[in-house]
Amino acid sequence: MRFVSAEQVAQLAGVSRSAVSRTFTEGASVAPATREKVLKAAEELGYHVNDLARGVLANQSRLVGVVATKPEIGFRAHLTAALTKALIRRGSIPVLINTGETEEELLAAQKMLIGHRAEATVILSGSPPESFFELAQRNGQPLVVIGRSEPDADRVLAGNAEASRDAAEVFMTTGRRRLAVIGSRSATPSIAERENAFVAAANAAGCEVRIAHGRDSDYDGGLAAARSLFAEGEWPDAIFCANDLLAFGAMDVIRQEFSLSIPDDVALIGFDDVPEAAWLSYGLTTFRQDPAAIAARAVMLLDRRQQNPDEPRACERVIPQIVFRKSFLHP
Amino acid sequence: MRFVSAEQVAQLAGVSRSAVSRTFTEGASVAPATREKVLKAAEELGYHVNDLARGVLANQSRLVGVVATKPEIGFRAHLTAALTKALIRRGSIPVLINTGETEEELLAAQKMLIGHRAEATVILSGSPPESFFELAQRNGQPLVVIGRSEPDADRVLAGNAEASRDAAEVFMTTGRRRLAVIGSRSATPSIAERENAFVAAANAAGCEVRIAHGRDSDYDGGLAAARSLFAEGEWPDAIFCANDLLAFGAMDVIRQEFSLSIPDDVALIGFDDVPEAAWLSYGLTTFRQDPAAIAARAVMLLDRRQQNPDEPRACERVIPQIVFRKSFLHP
DNA sequence: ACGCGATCTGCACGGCTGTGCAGCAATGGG
DNA sequence: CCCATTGCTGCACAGCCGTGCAGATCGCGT
Repeated sequence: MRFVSAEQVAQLAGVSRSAVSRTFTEGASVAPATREKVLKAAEELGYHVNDLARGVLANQSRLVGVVATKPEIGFRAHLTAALTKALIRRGSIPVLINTGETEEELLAAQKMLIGHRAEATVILSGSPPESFFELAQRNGQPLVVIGRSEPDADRVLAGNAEASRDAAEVFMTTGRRRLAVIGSRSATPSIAERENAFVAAANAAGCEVRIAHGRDSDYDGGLAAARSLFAEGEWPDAIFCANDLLAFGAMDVIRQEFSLSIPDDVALIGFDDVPEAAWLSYGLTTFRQDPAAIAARAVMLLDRRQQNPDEPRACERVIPQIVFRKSFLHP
Repeated sequence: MRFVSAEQVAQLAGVSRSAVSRTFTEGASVAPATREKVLKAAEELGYHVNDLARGVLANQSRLVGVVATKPEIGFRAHLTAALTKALIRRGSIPVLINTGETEEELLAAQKMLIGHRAEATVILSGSPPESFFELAQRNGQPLVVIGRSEPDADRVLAGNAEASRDAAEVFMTTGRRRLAVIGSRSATPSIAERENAFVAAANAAGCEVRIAHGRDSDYDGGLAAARSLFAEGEWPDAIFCANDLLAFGAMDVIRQEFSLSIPDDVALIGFDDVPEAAWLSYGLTTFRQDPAAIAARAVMLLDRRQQNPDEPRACERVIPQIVFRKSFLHP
């Protein structure tokens, strides 16, 4: 037999199986002496409670799904790491659903989570189909969504609009008028929101904004978008990039392919403050998002939801702070 | 009742619970008509097999632990992502144990895995204490270790020594004689192996190697190591960096703080080929490791171990290929 | 029409745990 | 010294599933 059962521990300790069970159940009533005997026997045999059987009874396990596409890229990597760490610290078991592009894989993974009676699911990114939310709803799976406004779930949102407005404003106060924004064609809601808010704020102040899109919101996307911006028309003197990776691509094109100077010819502001933003080659001014803070909020929502399942949906906001570096000096 | 049980499905379909069970059990014998009825009823009620109960019987779940420290950094991020994706595709449930520095957290997480009857554990990095291996052994948990030579577990190893020898050789064939290597004081076995093999190969060819260490094997470590190399003594004309992040830090110091030219004054070779190595600002010559290939080997070892639990420990090798870029041109 | 084989179905059991309930010992107070 | 109360313990049951085994059904050949 590979695993030790409570029965065997009970036998060795000379008590009933119930006593063993109670020893390992929080808040159960066991005499200290009995508890001691049980713990000793358990230690000797290498016993661990069978969480599966425990879960069958409680109809719940401690699994928490973490759904993300491309969890190795940019800010998402840091968010994923922070979240899994926070979950482990909470005593949960983070299951990383690294969903490829296909919808079936995601659905299959979701079924596994439900089959294992996962406690909740946190969605970091990607655009799950409607059926995903429906299935979760139907099985009473609490959902926490980060970075998009899903009314049927608890959510953690960054102040994308506010920050993007600030970016437009700070560009204009320093006399930059030839504005541009870089986003992507496969934009997540966050990326799109940043782009739109920046354009809206600039327009409201009577300033046109050129718009360029990469295919994805990554370095290659930044390369392509910057090339299209500088290939024709009047060069912008200030660019807001919807995330840092796009900014890195843009900076490399601006400096290496068009031999322009940053920030003299062109100023840039990014978003996220991934560690690379502080690298000497970049020195990117950007809006800092703290992954640990976001993860903490998500876990807090989880806790709250578990305590009061019928409370109305909550929404936590985290406000990004601008960090000035060489790509756009403090005014 | 939040969850639907097989009993309810059986009732709706007008069959026994056994029939339901058999419908969802691979290889069980059910009449097509019955199966159809069951599937229809299950669909209507939104039934999913309770994997917990199933696991109790089989004494095994489909959880696979993935242990990593700092899974958001560098190559490890890509490896983690590739591994989780491969595991999901296999039908397993990847549990990301993002262990902080503390040993207790790791042990607690391991106990949870054992409590949930996880199928196996894959160790990506970090140096688990001896008790970790002991506990796994004792509970019959198959272990797959990536990137270190643990004799008590199946393992996937990169050809660190061979590649590092190649690096030394290719430097010397192009006439570079003032060699240096950058590693770190908190080196993983892989990092240390690369450093040692490089030094050994150069020494064997009668060439001295200056050695510099950062605190960690990351960008900041590269900065510090390069500063110490160039602050005094004769400047090296070729540096082998134990991973790409170290190389990026070194390149930035060399160019920005010492105004030297790469590769004219100093050539660099890195290790891993993370995407940043191809960025225009770096263009780092490096040894390519394919995270998907490594993940595939790990999963293969898992499969094999599950089929023949008593087979001797296996070791898979993946050979890194050098990719030439601007930091050291093809000879 | 009948017998036989094959296929499927239902029953009952086993796997491991948490917990209500009743009983037991111990303890303290009168 | 006796009784009430308290605090533990053990029994038995519930929770959901997979599967061996015996019985039922069905098809088919003669």
